[in-house]
Amino acid sequence: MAVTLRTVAEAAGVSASTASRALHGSPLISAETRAAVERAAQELRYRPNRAARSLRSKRSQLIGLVLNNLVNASFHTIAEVVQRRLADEGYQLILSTTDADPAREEALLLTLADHGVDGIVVIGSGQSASATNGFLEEGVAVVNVIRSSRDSLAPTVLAGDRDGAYEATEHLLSLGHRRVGYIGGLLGADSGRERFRGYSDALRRHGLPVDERLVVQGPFTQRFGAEAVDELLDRRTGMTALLAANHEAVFGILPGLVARGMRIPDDLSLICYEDMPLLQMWQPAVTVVDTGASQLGELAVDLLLGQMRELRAWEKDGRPAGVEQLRKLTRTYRVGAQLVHRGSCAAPSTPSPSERQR
Amino acid sequence: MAVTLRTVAEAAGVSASTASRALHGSPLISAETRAAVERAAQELRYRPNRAARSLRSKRSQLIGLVLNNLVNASFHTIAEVVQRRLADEGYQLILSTTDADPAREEALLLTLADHGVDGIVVIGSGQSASATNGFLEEGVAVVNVIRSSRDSLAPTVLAGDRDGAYEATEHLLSLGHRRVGYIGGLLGADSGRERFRGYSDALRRHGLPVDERLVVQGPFTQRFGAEAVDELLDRRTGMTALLAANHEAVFGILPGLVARGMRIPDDLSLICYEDMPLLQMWQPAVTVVDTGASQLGELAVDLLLGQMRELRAWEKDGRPAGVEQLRKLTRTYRVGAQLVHRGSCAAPSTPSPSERQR
DNA sequence: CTGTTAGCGCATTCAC
DNA sequence: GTGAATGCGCTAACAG
Repeated sequence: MAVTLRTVAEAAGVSASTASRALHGSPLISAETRAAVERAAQELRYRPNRAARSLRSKRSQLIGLVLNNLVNASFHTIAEVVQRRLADEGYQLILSTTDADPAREEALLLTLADHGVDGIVVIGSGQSASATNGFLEEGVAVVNVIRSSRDSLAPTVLAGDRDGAYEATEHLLSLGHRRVGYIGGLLGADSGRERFRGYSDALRRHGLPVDERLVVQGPFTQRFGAEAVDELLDRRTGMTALLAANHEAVFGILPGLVARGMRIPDDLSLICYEDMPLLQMWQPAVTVVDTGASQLGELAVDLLLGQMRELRAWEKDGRPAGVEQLRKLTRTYRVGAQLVHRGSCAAPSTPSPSERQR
Repeated sequence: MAVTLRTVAEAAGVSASTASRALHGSPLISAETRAAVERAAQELRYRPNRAARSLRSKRSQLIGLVLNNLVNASFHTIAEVVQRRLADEGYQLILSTTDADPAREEALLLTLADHGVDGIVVIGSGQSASATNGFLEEGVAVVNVIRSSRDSLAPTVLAGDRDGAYEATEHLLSLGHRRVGYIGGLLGADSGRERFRGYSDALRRHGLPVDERLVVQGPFTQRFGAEAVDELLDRRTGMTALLAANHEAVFGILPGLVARGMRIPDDLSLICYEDMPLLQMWQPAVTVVDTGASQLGELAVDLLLGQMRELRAWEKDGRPAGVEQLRKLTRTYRVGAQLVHRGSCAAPSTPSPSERQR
């Protein structure tokens, strides 16, 4: 704390501004002065005070990351990737969780603004477009991830949910299954809606109707998963395959299936959404739709860094960052889902006579 | 950004200093002025600039959390708990990962200092005592978690590793097992050392020697776990129970056991360290030593907040925060481990004749 | 190329 | 009780 820019400047026998310029690699500095200043800084172990710099230059080297929680594998994977990449670029990450509560999200965004973050990555409710657009207008970079936001001007990185579910369903159908069950999230969530669409599209493509008796949708909880399995099995629909498109529910679905004595893949073929160690190690290992959490995080960071450069350039040009200008940023990116084949899928066994009558 | 304390002051018809005092609940302010200022602040949606406040008052409302990664369940659980608790107290969390690299840890601590954090929670290498002690001397609160640090003056929150391993081993012995295998971390790590000690102590207590053929220690990786299982099984030691005390290795141990056709608990009783969904859902569900990640996080936050109050008080008194003063903080806390009984332990089956001959 | 001058927004002396 | 003055540490005009 004791050694400030001034200390360094005095040690090097120059003024504070010269020292500042030298340390920032300004071109209008003689080689000798620069060397002298750098040496002084080194010797004194000078560390610039970020608060002061932030106050003066409106640049905090802080990036906010807003997400629901860290339990979900996709979320903590993204958090880790984003953190690492940003640290390499000299930014620190302020991480905060919202529990998917829009009110907390809103409050959080304000707090992040208070701290003068240079950018934010939001895995949000999709309801804070006005808040995040406010950031952009203030020159703060914004990237939405996983959940889109209707009126947001910021770029959005989404998973390939429709295609992933389509491909998974298609795979099951191509194995010969005709009664494919679906356990998913509520249609209020992007992922819930898109994955269900992928499922429906694939069925339709094969000339099959969407049988609502084969479909259960509910909240992102383990409990729902357990209930959904019972529900589906109790309905006696002749289901021979299941697409578990609700990640949290998987924790209820897997034990539910075991409890009901379902053998995988003999009695039921299974594909789960979002990969995690549990699914790799399950017996048999579960075929999954990998949504590419790491890639989502990487792309989000790339977009954020690019946007920060862009915003800085605009600012320099003195151009007003009006809405028309900001619209140039508005774009949706997709990280394609990947079907990872493991051991939980097989051709359906010959239906029993009673089933054949359907 | 436009509305500053000055704006509020003018709107309320007072000076900036009065506004500042009013907003901070200073006692020397008339009720009317306070009301007027508060109303103005409300109406103008005034948000204090943290950078300015930090620069002036040496208080950033930022707390640093340093840990290896977010993949490990204990780590991301702690991160989530710490984040939530601190957010409730008005602090934001700067999260950063080190990959257990002491050099990165060192650099990180400096960067956190640059940002003027009010406190740090370190799940570290134990090698940065001088750095963290430096924080304390500057009035920045420090709490070590999970890993102790020889010369650190800061309080440390540790898991009950010796006792947890002791209890687990004791449980296996009390079931009648005499050949209890052990797969653990390297002795360089606190947890590796302590858990092994618990294992040894329990054996000794039962008058059994530590048979090094039953013990494998290695790095915290999935790969090591897989190799360790093969190693142990190839040695044909007559092992009837196994304590898997290396969390990361569990991801290799479980599939390894399946691959070798070991039936749990018939052929082998198993206890794993650090609970996670995978172990709850494994077939059979695995008995574990729960290290209490949430509780570790909670306690760390409690200690951090308490320490911050204390440091502030000392500062006010103008007492020098010398080493003798700081030593009052130095104390080790333990969060007791919890043995969670599930279905992976049973009495050993009657040994085969060949085994009996040993 | 370099030094001088001015704040960024806030909290805290010191006066009254 | 309140206002005026000061400076936290730094960067960015503005002059030379």
